[in-house]
Amino acid sequence: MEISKKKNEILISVSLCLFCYNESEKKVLTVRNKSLPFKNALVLPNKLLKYNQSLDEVCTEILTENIGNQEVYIEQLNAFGKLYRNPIGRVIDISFYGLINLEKDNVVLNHKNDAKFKNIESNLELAFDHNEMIELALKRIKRRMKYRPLGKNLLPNEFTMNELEGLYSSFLSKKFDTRNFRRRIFEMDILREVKKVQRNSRGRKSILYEFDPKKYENYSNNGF
Amino acid sequence: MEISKKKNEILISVSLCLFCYNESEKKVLTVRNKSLPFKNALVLPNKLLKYNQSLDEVCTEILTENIGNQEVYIEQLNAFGKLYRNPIGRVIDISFYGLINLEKDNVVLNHKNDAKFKNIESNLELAFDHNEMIELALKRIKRRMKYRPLGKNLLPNEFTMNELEGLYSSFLSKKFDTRNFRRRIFEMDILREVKKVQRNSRGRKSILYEFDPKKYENYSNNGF
DNA sequence: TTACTTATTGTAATATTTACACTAAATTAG
DNA sequence: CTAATTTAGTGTAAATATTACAATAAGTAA
Repeated sequence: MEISKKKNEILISVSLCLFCYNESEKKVLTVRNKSLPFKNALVLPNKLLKYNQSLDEVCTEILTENIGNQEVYIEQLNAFGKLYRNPIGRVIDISFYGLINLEKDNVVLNHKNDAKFKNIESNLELAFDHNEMIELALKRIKRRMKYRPLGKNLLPNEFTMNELEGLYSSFLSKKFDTRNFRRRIFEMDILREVKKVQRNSRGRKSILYEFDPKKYENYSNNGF
Repeated sequence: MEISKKKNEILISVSLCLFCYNESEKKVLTVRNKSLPFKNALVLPNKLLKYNQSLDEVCTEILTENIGNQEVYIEQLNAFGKLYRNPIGRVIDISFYGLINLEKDNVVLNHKNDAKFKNIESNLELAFDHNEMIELALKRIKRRMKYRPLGKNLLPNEFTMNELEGLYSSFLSKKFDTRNFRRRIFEMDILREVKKVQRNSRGRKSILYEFDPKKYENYSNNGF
């Protein structure tokens, strides 16, 4: 991020909290910051907004640049505008969050930016106010999950009920009763059995499900 | 709002959806736009952000300028950044919403700006994307009401149960069953009887309540 | 004192949420 | 090949929350 030398020009940056759920852990995309301030610090991927660019377009750029795919579910999070959040100039950040699945979405991490998905629990320390952003994004997701379905963007196309439960459990930081969880999901009627079964190294085979796109969409737009 | 002549400078404006609840109606503060574009059109109060100004500070300015009081409950709403939302220059708007009570908060409307609270239902037509802002703000408030208490900012310090029900009814666009409504409110235990009774021209006297500040605060921060 | 207005109150039916533990189906080690 | 182990899958009863519903209390005005 290059801070303009024009005096008294407020700049706008866009930052992205991109989450995935992988190996039963929730992770967020971080990159190595390439310019001042906080050069080389760990940060959320971000870019300055250009004059002729919409907010969505910057998001697309950020995505393309860091994971090689721009077709990602994102939502606006918040504007962060504290006076000295960027110590060498006035930069208002408009943050977004996104949800992604590493395989389904063909993620190719940009090694030049040191782009990596990092476990969120593991005392992640980011520069700027980027920790705040993650915290707020997780809160939002948590709240959203209570009245809209979640999973389509984070899980592979086909998944087991246990995987879905694990995802909910992880993002809501709460253990579910398996039977009650399944009942609730089934009652929504958003899953279709893919009929095939899968094995998980050993133990009983599990049923693979996929989301019914129309029903999922409907709940996603209108809530439960 | 003066659009800078410096080419390619993105400007930031802050707009405020300030709501009140008066005469059993929800209303929003509008002003007459003083500069291009949309000169003289009806708009939400708004200002350009200055280099050394925090977002909160612009909000304070907007409030002071239009209602003569800055001590108002506000929340950030959204960043509106469509390319041509302002036809004569690139302006990103960071919008806020606020809730106020006309008497309690000593509102003095600035006549120079033609500041007025207008009924929301009455086909209000605002310039820019300001109608969108109001719509989004009302949606947010509606959602928030479901897990946080509402009323302290909109009602006078002392109010009847009917007034509280009317407020909820108005903002949630839904009639309540009086008995169920009262039960739910009492179960939260956020009201204190002010003991005094009031008359409403005729009919039985009603009990005046006030919010228990600590309990209200607690629910307001942590939800039900 | 009667007619009218407004505020207040309780109970039963229904729906939702929670708590709780065993059986089924597969693998692996002896 | 059989017993032990692992993982997936399933039902019911109790508790709680939500909804539906109408009469009484307390005041005013004629």
